[in-house]
Amino acid sequence: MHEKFTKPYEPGDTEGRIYAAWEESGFFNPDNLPKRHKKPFTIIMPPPNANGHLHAGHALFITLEDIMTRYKRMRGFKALWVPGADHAGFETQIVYEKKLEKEGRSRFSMDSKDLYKEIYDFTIENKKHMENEVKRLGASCDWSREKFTLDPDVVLEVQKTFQKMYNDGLVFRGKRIVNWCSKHQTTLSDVETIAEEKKDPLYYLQYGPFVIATARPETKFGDKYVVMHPDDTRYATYKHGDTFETEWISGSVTATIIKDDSIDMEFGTGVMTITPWHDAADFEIAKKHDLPKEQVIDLRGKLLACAGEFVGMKIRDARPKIIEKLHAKGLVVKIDEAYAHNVPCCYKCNTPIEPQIMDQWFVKMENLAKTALDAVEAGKIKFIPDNYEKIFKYWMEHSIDWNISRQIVWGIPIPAKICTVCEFAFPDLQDEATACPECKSEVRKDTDTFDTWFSSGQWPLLALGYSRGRDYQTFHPTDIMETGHDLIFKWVPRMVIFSLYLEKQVPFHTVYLHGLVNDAQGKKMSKSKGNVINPIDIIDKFGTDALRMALVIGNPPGSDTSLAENKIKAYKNFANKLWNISRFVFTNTENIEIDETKITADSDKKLLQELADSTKEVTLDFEEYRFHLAAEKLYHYVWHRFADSIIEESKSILSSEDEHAKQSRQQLLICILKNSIIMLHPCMPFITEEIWHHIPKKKDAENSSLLLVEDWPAL
RNA sequence: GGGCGAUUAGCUCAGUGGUAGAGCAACUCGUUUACACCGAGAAGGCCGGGGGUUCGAAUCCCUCAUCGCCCACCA
Repeated sequence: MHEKFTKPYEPGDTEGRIYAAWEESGFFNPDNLPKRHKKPFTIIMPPPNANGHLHAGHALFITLEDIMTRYKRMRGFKALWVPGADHAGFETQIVYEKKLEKEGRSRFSMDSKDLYKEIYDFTIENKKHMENEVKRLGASCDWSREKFTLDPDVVLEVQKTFQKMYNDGLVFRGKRIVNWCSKHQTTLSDVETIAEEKKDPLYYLQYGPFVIATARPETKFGDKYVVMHPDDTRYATYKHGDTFETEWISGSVTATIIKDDSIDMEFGTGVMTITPWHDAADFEIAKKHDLPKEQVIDLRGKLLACAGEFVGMKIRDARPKIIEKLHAKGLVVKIDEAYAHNVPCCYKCNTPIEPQIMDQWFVKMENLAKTALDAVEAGKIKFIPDNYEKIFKYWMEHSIDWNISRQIVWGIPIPAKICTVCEFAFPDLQDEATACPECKSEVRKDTDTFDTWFSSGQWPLLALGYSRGRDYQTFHPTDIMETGHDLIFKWVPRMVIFSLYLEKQVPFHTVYLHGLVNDAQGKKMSKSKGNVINPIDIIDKFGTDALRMALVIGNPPGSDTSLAENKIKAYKNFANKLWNISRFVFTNTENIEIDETKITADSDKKLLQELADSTKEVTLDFEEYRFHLAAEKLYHYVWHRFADSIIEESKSILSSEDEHAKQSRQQLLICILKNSIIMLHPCMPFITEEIWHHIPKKKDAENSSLLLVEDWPAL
């Protein structure tokens, strides 16, 4: 009897040792796999943000990707899973700003180089913790190929891509209306804003002969254009271009009538004035009719000089005072107190976005999006579950130019120069240019950094070194991009676009999307609700294998799952069950050499056939990415067929005098145990590896004795 | 305003054409060659409502209801 099997299974005693043995074997690196592993299988890990600890969502994706990798490795593939860490630009900067705030400091009073250095140290420290946590989850990724999104080669490649896109006319700098967060003092892309439903008063104001409705009177100081639909019969007597004098907030203005069919005749009075500097829709109208634009609110969210006596006031404070003044002038017609509308806000701090016209770098998306759309329509990329294909396509059909510059220090610098006189901007990777090529004036270095998705979008290429890298030929396109369904917009399309643009290949042929991990009541985990489950605490309590099973079973692709301690405990019990099954089998098969040909009893042959059927079914589930079913079927087979039934009936056979039947049954037990352990390995890598070492091997058993690289059962 | 998804046992969820499943909870009994982190047994569901297709529907189609998520420049 093996000493170890006299005690219950203790994951804490085994997992660290087993992981070390795997790492030492070198088999996480596909170059070290036995020669029979020929066909490549590749997953690039979505790099976790190196700014904190792993959460349940990380645990889920690492589990799923590890299952895929281990399964394919055992099926004889040259399996590569590339780990990574993301500097996570804006996200990390915010985490660090909160830290500064607690210490009574602010980034706005710091030298940018010092700030960068501090965040760098902070990130590197967190990166180490994060990597250790990934290891504790059992990830069989190739650490020798690990990438960090601020590695010097990554930075250089990303900057080169910027230059190439500029040369190809796909990147430009221009004055556009952008999303401005006045708290974080940076622009944001559209996917970095969230629509908050707010109830604000809607003011109906007299504007010459018209009544206009607005929720933002504080932007209206400079409004000189009043817009209505050309087909609106109520205003048929007014002609496009007509002007009139009217009393307004700070005195009399000359207003011009504009007819534009983007106006909704049903809303309010069907008439509005426009504020092109602070409203995207108004901006479009102004652009169409070539109207002037005037800034009313500064980057700190305060009113500018055109606001007259209100100058310098925060918009929130100014609003009631402005209304007061308009009242006094008799210009307020009526007020709808609770007008419900959606206000775009910063997705991190919920500050209402203040649209501003600013010079920023943009990527022209239309043609690039078309290439991604074509690739998906040509069937080059499949989605699991497949309804995400529709969502992806919708997004590609409605893409707008992408603002890639951020006014934060934490990120990859945009390698560009900007003319201090004519504002001409151009890439300068070598940092050589001192004069503007257009007007010969002095240039300044661009201090902005890239949107983190500009680098993350090239992740599969960066991880494999583009077509110039040693791994690219073998492993690109990769097989699966496994990520959260919330990244279907933010990330997935950008990777497709960059790979198609830079290397004319799709980055992956399958996109597997997982859902959210919710709490036991199915509610979203959040720090404020206090229902966050920390995966490392769970591992300490129940073991990694139990956590992994709990995350996988009952969790089909695309849908959210709920994680309860009870559920995890159930799989800890399963691990223990497996342990005790092994104990039973080993104590009853001591000194036996494995030989399946000795399974001769008819009843045993039937059970062997049943095992073969289950194997086939489970294998198909693995092939089709139905890990939730594969794991559940294995669980059920091992516990309720093997333990409850087969082992129970074995007790009498093993104690009988019929040596022939006994021998057949002993071989059967080992055979079932062995196959079960192999098939459970992708889901429960630690305990299966531990048990594997005690399974009798054939005399001619080749190479390593690690289950990690054992062949999957023949079908 | 558009799109997507969900609605199955007390709870959390699987199950996509062939006599309803798991985990947890609750009930009864039981220490026997592993395991009480256990076993045996029983209980629990007109599979959201209605209509249709089919020999047969939780599963496919239509419709309604409720919930959730995503997208969207009605000022």
